[in-house]
Amino acid sequence: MRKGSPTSKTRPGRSAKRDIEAPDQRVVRSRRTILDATTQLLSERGLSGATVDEISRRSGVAKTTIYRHWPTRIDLLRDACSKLGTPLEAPDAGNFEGDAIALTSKLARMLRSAQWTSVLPSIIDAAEREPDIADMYSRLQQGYSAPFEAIIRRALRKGELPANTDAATLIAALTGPLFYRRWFSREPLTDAFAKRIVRLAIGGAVPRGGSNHKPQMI
Amino acid sequence: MRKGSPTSKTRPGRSAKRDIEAPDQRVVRSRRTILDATTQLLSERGLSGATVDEISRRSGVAKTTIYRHWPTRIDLLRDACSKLGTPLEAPDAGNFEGDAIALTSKLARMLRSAQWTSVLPSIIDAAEREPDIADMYSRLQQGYSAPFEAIIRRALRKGELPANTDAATLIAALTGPLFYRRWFSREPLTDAFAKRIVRLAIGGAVPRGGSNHKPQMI
DNA sequence: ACTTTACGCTACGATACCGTATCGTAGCGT
DNA sequence: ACGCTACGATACGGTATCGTAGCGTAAAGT
Repeated sequence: MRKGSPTSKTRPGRSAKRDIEAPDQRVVRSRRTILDATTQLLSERGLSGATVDEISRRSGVAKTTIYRHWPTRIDLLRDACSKLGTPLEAPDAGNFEGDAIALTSKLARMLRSAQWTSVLPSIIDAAEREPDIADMYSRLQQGYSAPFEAIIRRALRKGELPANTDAATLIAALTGPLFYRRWFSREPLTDAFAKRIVRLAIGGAVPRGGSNHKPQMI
Repeated sequence: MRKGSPTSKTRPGRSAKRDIEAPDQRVVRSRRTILDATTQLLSERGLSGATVDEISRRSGVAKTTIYRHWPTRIDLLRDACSKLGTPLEAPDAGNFEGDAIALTSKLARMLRSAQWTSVLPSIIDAAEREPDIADMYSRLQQGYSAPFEAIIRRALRKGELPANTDAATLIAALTGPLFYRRWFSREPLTDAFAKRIVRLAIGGAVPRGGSNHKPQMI
């Protein structure tokens, strides 16, 4: 009952430093295949739908092999989730509005067409109750808010934004409506919408002098 | 195997119109108890955690009785979810900014302290894949965006907003950041934050004349 | 009082899923 | 060529959950 158990307790790829320099091809292939099938299944059915048996079926990798690589289903899912998506790069359009439009458009495109985003509600639901999922998610989220922080910091340096601007609030104003649109209001998430949001957050919809003035186009 | 099955096929409260005028007290008590336990459990554990056995345990109502009232677990959950929360009322502060601040503050308070809101990610996750859950949710969502539509329409009538304002976009700009803050960035959702969002959406953070001007306080 | 209706309880059958045991086989390094 | 390591297949044990059957009992309605 200890470590000598033949099946699951001897984990592959854990013998010498050779495993790092010239890893066993069988191991890397198994891990990659399993992780690919897992992320695909996650996208289709969410966390609760990502079953070890189903992952085994799709990947063609035996269930026992899966458990040789990850001690538990949750560990596999955490691992797969932490590798989700590709980070956004901070654009440089020359001014803040251009940067913001470019970045929110990219985010909008990602939210509406990258399949993996459909697992997010499931993760967020789990994060509501399980702290380690919350940790994993916050690192993920960090990655997607970082470029926004970057363009805001640059705009602050250049004086394009008031010095007392709260970055977190501005990020929420820029990106929040996109997430909202995708999942809460479930309306079409177009580039035009993203642009309108940026204009609203930056410029405002109301003429500066108050009411009853000629409205400015947005 | 037909309708004559003694247990679950004879649904309580379905005999005469007497059931509507003077309903059997046992029936109303059971339904209420079950629904209460269900919503409480939903808040704590989400859709997948709301188990019929656990609902039975908490409510003290026998599992068979539950199935006498709802043909299936999903029907019970849909029913409970569709009754979630209490609608927001549209305020009347005299001007749009006041209305918007009052309403977003109310929404922020709800999102951070009403227990039932913690079931939303779970619902949204299910809505991603199951159309009937999506329908149920959209009716729910409708209820919470309606007062925003009301104050926007009023502001449009009074000329406080440009005539070409897109209500859906403005609603997204006002409420999206709150939802975002609650679930996606997981930062504190204060009234002050709500107020800053309203100021951003309405007034804008950037001085009208462009960059390098004296920033206006927000 | 008598009937109808609703409820409680226990016990099931049927799945689905997790994680492990066991044994045989194939690939990899040396 | 030989041993070590990883993989595949099958079969389990254990648990959770859905939904139903079959009873007896209590509370309404008349």
